[in-house]
Amino acid sequence: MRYRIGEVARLSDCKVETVRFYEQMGLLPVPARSSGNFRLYNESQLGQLRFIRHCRSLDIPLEDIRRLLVSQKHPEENCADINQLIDEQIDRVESRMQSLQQLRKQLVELRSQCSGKMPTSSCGILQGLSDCACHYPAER
Amino acid sequence: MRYRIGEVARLSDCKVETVRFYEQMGLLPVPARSSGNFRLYNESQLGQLRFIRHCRSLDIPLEDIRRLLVSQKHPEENCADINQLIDEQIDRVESRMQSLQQLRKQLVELRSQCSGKMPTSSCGILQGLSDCACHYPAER
DNA sequence: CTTGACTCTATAGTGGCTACAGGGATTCTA
DNA sequence: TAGAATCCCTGTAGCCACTATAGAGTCAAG
Repeated sequence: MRYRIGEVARLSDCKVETVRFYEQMGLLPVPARSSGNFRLYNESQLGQLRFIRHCRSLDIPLEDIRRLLVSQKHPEENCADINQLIDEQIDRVESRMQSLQQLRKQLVELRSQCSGKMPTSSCGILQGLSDCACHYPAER
Repeated sequence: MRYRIGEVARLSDCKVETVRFYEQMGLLPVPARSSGNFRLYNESQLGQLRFIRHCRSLDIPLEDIRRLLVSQKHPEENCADINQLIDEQIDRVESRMQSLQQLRKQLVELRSQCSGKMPTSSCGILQGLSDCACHYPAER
């Protein structure tokens, strides 16, 4: 069974352009071509594309996906690297969560400075944003 | 008092290239020039740059910052738009927090599938990533 | 007079796609 | 069998907010 690009895109929940992009990035093998020069994919290539999409849904960067694909091709090797890669991804996600937490706090604090019914000249939000005291505490 | 670009960059905690970039984006007024063609900034321009950096530290997009700068130039107008802009930013941050929460859960679940001491052929993580069951529940 | 720190412009790269433009292939309908 | 609709092709440029580089010029200190 062979699929054309639109079909693999649909079956792996991404756009046609994205499939071509992955090929260009070397994440997908160069596919066979039909007589009319259309890309033709088999089950294994569809599987690989789905693997990539699954990784991307976990926000794993393309470089890391590349490493995972290499690991997959070496079944006898130890999988410690894979575990480490996922641990690092979890760390990245947690650290982003922390910054967002902090960010939210600052934004809510800023928001509380104004009721929204002022002329901009006395808007607490604009004043808060102009004030460098909270952003650069060392400066005054 | 006039500052050269390196100084305003230092005083507003960003890189020299970033200052030039903001100028190019029209977020900073075109500065005066010295006889040797160096950019020269005054206090007010430094203030505006700090305002921008403060907004960026809250992850407010440049387009929104542009709107805030315009509002600042119209002190008599009502500040409802500014409040709405911040509310939208809070919404964006909260929705990103939620996706990260979800992401973390999935990654931790995936991580639990392997001890890290297997050959890659039986690594639970690789198997989990190859499995489309969790990512495309509708498909089987 | 040279060194070194600073600045200038212009251009390209980052990540992960997305969106054209301008054509060819295939398939469906009349 | 003609024409239309839908797919597909390559190549290039755009998105965001910078960052980095090349190759040159400016300026103050020693």
